[in-house]
Amino acid sequence: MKANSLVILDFETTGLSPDVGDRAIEIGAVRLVNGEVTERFQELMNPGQRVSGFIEDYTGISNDMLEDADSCEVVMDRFADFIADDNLIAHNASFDKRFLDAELNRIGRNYPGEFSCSLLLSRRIFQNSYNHKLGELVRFCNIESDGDFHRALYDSEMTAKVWMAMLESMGERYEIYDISFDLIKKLTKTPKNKVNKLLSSYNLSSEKP
DNA sequence: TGCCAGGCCCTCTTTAGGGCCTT
Repeated sequence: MKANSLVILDFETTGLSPDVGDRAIEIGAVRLVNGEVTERFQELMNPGQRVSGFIEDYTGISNDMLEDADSCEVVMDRFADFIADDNLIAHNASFDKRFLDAELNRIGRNYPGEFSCSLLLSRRIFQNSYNHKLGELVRFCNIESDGDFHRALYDSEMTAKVWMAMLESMGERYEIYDISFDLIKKLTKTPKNKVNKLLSSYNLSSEKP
């Protein structure tokens, strides 16, 4: 696993759950290495079923656009190669993890990395945000945006920017500049009212640059 | 045909219910 290399991903899908037959229709992702985007991945995929009018409106992805796209199996095989052995991040990761696992399971592929969730982290680091939807966090962080949400690459790019803003905020507030994936995992399992104590104690026990 | 999830998190909690997030 490469040091400080993360894949931040986002799925557009036919619905909310692969358990009831929903499939992926688009995957977008960026690779962050030491805080910089070094690679991007975006592909539509044909789910083998028509998508609802709601999803066409919600994502802007039409049935016509999916007609000539490669199948989920073909696209997800390429995406598994892209992920390699990096750790993974998504906004509300439990959603994207379910689809990633379901689609990769169909083609007998897997990934060795671990997931972390920008939604769970934002609830702890940006406790003053009005809510923790991706769009609201982008506004909260004063991140430049053209508002084209609900497309996979765009949302993964925005999630990456919010992610970096959270790390910067932790650095500024607690003087923690070497934030490991393990610390993030621990943070996202810490009750909100104990985050300050955890980060303060971590700061005292860690070496500063 | 009709219907559709699930993990997190708070609280008027833990023998539960409902809002938040994701499409």
